[in-house]
Amino acid sequence: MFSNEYVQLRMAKAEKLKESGLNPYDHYSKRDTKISEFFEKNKDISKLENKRDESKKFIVAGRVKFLRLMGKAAFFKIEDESGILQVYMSKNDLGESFNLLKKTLEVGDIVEIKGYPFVTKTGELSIHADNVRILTKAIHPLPEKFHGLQDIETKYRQRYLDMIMNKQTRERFKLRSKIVSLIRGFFLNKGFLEVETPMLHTVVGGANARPFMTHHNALDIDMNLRIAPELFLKRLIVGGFEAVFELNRNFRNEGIDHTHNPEFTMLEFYWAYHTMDDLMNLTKELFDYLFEKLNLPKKLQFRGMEIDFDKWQTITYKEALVKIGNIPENILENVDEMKKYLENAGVKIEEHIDSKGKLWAELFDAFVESKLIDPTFVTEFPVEISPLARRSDKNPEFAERFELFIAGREIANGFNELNDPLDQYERFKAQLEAKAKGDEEGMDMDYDYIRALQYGMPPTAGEGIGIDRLVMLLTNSESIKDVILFPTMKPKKEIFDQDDIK
RNA sequence: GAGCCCUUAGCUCAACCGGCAGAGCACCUGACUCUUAAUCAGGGGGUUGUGGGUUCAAUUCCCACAGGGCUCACCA
Repeated sequence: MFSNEYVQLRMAKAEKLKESGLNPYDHYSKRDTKISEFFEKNKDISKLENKRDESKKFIVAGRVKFLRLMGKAAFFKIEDESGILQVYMSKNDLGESFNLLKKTLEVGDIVEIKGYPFVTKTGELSIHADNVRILTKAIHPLPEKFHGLQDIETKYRQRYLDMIMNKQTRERFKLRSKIVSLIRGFFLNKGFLEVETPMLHTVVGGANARPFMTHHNALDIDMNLRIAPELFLKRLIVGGFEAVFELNRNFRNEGIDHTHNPEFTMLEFYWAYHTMDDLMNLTKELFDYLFEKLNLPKKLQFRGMEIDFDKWQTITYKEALVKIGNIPENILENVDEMKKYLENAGVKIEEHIDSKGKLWAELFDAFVESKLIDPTFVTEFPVEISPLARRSDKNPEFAERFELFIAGREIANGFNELNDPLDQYERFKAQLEAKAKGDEEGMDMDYDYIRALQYGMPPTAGEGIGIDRLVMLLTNSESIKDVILFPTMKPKKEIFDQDDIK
């Protein structure tokens, strides 16, 4: 673990500090100024006659990023969360301490500087050190200073290193944090109540996906990590809460690729006495709010596409198939002809896909989804693929449901909630039948949920928004791993080291 | 799940048709009191992802495995 040649050399330097009575892992820092504050407070130093103010003292701290040692003086740059600052130190000012620093200070170390502001000959506002303390000795060398860390795998596996080396990474995750807190604020302002429902479930439901299974020892029961919070949130509506949201993790035991991580963040919100039209308006309002607060251009660049967030559209599922997917309208009522059409296009169809609605969904995925670039609400979903949505009064084949597509991807999914307990019972039964036919993503029968609906759920509309994908969109990120701090990775075998067992 | 590609020093990358594994940064020694990827002189550092195979000879060709990336399929 510590056998690397460079680590050994740096450990020897830490030892040298100890021998001089200095703790290479000292805890107490007297930092009184962030680097951004240092720049703010000293921006006028260059106007002074000798370009320095020895009467002002600041204590700053940060990680050494560049180091230029000369015979009796040195320049180095330290970086804290707020910025990067050049330090000048000389033997004149530091005496013997300078010699020790020359032998022990390295790029990567965390240091504390006490000094005064001055401007160098080349015009850079810097700090002139009276005192330099190594607070934390880094014994692992950093990647190369010019090219930085390039290896994609290392960026994901050692995010801390990615963060040390790449400011864009730090900025991207700060932006994610800001987006999440803006969304929270938006819903709280609208009177929604933030709640936390279980992540350990005993019934699989709320979405169509394969769950992670686990076991509770004391109760001796199998449990699954939730694939969605939906059914619990709607129980809260039954209980009398009229507007709730939950913004947290879901877990799905499925493939990993650049848009899927086994754990991902989902916003779900439920709004009693409102309709899906209210949801669509609210969604648009949320996007406008985010664009305004984040100061983003309404014509957003994403993966080579330009998305116009002033051009929101609404289209029905059937219209989308015909007008955007260019599918002949006359085959849309004929299961066999749709199957033939899909097979001719090379789409393989699983056996449990045997109804008009499910085939529409296959056609939609194959021919429509990727073409929906500007924000588009698709409405009038087939009822078979919408097991929790209210059936349309006008046409019982359709559910009162919409999905929002942006940049060829589903971003949100919402509907008027099904609150007829009998209809819900039948829909669950259809899920069980699909599961029996081999659909591994079918829901379980949730008896308690049916019971809850028997008590009466007021007319309610609910929606889910995938936060990771939203953040990808707003940060122009290619991979979901770029917006998740610690993405799921297959563990890498660490090389066995004899020293570790001694 | 399928196809294609990648893995060489701590990091970023070379190595032509199979012929002694190199460079820059970093590191070590020395010089240097205003440098900006500091500079100058010298030096050390490698089981080429792992395991097999072909060959006089393999970073290079073949096979398997591991990890990663991209594309397609499925899912959000």
